Amino acid sequence: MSDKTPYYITTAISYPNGKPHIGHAYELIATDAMARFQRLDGREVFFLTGTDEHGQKMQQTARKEGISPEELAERNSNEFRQMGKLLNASNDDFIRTTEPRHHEASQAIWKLMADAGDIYKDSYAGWYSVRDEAYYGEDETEVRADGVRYGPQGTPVEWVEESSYFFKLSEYQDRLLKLYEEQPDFIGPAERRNEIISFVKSGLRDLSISRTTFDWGVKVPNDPEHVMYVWVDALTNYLTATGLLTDKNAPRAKFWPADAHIIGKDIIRFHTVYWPAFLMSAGLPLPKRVFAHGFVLAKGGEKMSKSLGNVLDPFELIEHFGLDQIRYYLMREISFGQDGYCSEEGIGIRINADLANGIGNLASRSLSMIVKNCDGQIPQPGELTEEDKAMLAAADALLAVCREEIGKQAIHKAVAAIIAVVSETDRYFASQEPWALKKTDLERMGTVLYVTAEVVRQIAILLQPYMPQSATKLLDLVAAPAESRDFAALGEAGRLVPGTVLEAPTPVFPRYVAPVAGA
RNA sequence: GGACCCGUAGCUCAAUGGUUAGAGCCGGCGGCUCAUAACCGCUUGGUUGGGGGUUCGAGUCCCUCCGGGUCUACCA
Repeated sequence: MSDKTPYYITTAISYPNGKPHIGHAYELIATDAMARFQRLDGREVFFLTGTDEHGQKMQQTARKEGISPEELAERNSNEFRQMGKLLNASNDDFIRTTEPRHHEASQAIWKLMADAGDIYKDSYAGWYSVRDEAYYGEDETEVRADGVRYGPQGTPVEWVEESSYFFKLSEYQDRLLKLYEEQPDFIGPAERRNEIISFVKSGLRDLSISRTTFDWGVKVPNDPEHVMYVWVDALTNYLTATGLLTDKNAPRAKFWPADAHIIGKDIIRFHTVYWPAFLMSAGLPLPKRVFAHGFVLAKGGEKMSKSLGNVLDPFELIEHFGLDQIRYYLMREISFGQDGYCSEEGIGIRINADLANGIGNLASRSLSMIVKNCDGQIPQPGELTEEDKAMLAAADALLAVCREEIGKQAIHKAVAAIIAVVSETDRYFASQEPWALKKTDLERMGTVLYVTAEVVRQIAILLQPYMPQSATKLLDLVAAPAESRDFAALGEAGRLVPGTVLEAPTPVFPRYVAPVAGA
């Protein structure tokens, strides 16, 4: 059944210390696909992405480049924003943590946590390396023969005590464990949940949540010497964008709590331990689900790195293969929630098999027969055979399957289910041999072509979340009315109307031919 | 160093502890001609990373080794 409640989905906000890479693109595409799915399914969606611009590292990088942190943040944040446009991301807002609305919201949640008695001031002490600008645990350091204590990077460290605010994370251990137990879907995929549970069970320490060693951050209320620990500020972005913290009646306040935070597996702890604890402290509802995707690795399972020379740049891939092809590949090839491999070879193979030879060719072979043999109009189907009915039933059943899979963030499974129907339709088409019926039974031929075109229509509607532009072209080919392209038009409700005029189809997914080496 | 995850066909992935470990792609053979050299049918391919153990029975559970990855709380 279709669910009409508001739907709020987020990506993690990106740290714009460098340029966007394929991991950022992957997360944004996946989240975009899920947001588009819910919109097409009739829900009011709020889809948020943005940049996390504070922290010592940004300040350092800016200094190195001889510019202000503001300039660095502005410049790099724009690169992420442009990447979103290039990827055709449908985010409804793009948040920057340097914006005034975010400073206000972060201070508001800080006050709520302070009012709850969960924030106290103490001092943090540890071995500090000036050169590394980092604290190290005693066990990470060693006193060498020269009598000087060194850190793990081989730089000298000194004992430093810094005043800091702390959050009473230790008091939330039981409540967090109860959360994981009572809301088993809070953390996905399930393997991650076990990791987090064992981590929390091992004991939680209070968390230092302010810094005085740099000032590029959100100021702590009533104590401007301190800036907030970047994660306090970063996580709050999800609330900032709803406006809830500063105005309970804000137009987007209804979207909280978020339905899904989509993040990388490297930051799951922050989202499934700190974030719910902060929200509990502030007396706010918790997000319904945090889902951690895997990493996009190079062929062979190696991490992409400049030194290995195996880095794939999303901008170049899109230039080379096309946007929807890359969107499709990443959503289909990689099991969402696990690490996956990405290679140019794999992209070429996959898009030819599924897109050019699959859905593209299916549309082409069926629609061109209609144009050539049915006066360019969608034919009137005759009585349906069992085969026809089974074919339509397979297409009609897809929405339920996709809802089920997307509901679990199993994007690859939803896509695979759609493509499986493409294959089934090819088999149906081949077995019915409409080209032979052309000479023997025109009405029967028309019925077969009608059924096939109708399946193409439904597949095109269902592919929209993953390949918005290409799916639109497919829907144009079958002359689907502009107002009947959402999921409500799937199944019996939106069947193709006989007599509708079709244009001669043009290829939507060209075959990919690899450039000749050395050419 | 510690904790955790992963390793199944050339590639991407499946297999509540239960027949002979499956599917798609790639490759090979045949068919067809509506279609984008596409499509359909058949088909090659496996010591489930190595070794040991528990069990009537292990891809699955345990130990160990190898390889890859994540976290390790103050880089974000």
